[in-house]
Amino acid sequence: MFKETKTHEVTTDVVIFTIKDGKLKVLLVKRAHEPFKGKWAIPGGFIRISETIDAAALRILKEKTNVQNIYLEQLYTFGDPLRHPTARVITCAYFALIRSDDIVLSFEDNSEITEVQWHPVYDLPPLAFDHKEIIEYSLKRVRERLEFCPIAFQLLPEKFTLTELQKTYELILDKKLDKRNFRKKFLALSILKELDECTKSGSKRPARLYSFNEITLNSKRGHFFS
Amino acid sequence: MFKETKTHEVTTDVVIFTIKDGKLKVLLVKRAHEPFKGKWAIPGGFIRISETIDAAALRILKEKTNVQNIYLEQLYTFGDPLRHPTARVITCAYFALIRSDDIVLSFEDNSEITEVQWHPVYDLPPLAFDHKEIIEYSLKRVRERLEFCPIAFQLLPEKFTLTELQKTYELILDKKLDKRNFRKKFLALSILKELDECTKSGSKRPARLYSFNEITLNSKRGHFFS
DNA sequence: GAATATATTTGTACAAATTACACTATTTAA
DNA sequence: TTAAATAGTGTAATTTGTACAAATATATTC
Repeated sequence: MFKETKTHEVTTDVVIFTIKDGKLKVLLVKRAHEPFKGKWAIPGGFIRISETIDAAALRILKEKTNVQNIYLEQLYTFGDPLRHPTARVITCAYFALIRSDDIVLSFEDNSEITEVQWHPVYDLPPLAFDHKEIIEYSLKRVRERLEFCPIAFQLLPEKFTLTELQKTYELILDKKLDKRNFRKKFLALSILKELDECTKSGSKRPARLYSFNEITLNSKRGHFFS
Repeated sequence: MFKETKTHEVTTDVVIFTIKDGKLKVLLVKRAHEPFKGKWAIPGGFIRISETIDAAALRILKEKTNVQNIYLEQLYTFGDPLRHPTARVITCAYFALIRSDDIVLSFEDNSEITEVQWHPVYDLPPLAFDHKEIIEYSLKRVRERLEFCPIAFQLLPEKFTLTELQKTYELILDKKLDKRNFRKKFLALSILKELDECTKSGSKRPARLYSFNEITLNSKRGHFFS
């Protein structure tokens, strides 16, 4: 298909998850050029020649969201020669979990992109390349992680209620959980720090606020939720 | 470090596990050239321009072992610019599990390699590049897989005893398991087919032979062993 | 062929984790 | 003060995991 003298291009694409408006969403960019001009895609870009792959993924993330210090994990490397219509592009995909509050989406005026937007992960527009497959694979991985690691905290504000925490799990797992069992299990893990504060009159009865206790986490193993 | 005009090279390296002489081993090749001339390394090679990454990994595997149709899974992509002393080489690592009986190790006389050999994974020689890290990461992944998937069967002959199955788990997890609990758990999973045969006079009491029942597997979920 | 050595096979009691399930408490708004 | 909405709580049944010891079948040896 390609001449053997042609070289691979290597990119990284980052599936960025957040919870916004009560929905699990991913960040998509609208492509300014062919191929797939006008189609939505996961943000991505070429890996620079002296840059680690992790650094490239972080750079992509920062360009679009201005956030750093967030949960970022290498997902899988997609390299079907047919995934790009005109070149051999191998992409090392990552996923990230971020809090979307106080984030201003942006893109440099490099005319690669005409729009940046959050899209509900369960209701995606048609996507460029194999990006639908990459998002589906990410979601699967996030669910796997959720069972073992407290990554849900990456999506929540510093102080949160148990109901908010449960909602986060329900959105990612896409199923209802039992309130009493959820609370019992989390409190038994003792990775939550009960604060002296409550939500100020959101509506109805105020809820206790908790924060994530990183200290006890390291000694914890085993399942979170399935 | 590198000029931006320089291009990435993309390889795949395959960590091939087997059980041999009662030990968990990995396949290593001795490098014929610099860098790391004379050092042991994981078998690997460049991904061809019109080849999927999976196909490249399979090709590497077949070149060295002549086996096909085995368990092969993408592990992780290692891309530190410093991992190769003279070039920017991104490698997409895989791991494979194979039965080592009736396998003849081989290498084409391309003078890239001077030897191919199985090495105990818990007693490795000094390795080229970041290959030690890659093997450690593989082992971690195999252990994770072992908890959920019946991949141990990939290392066993078609017919095996429960003791052999347990030994396989113990070698990979590097710890002793309780015999009665191991059997109870596996038999409860009903992914084993009890055969009418026994081991013919290995020594002492003959053991019942079992085979792996693929049919019931698909309906199974959850933990295997931890 | 009897005794011995070696590996196979089997069950039970206890602890821990998971699941199912319904009512009371506190606040705001009418 | 009443109604509506969300927060918060406990127990019993089931399942799963863990710890642990004796009997059985064959080969070898005396």
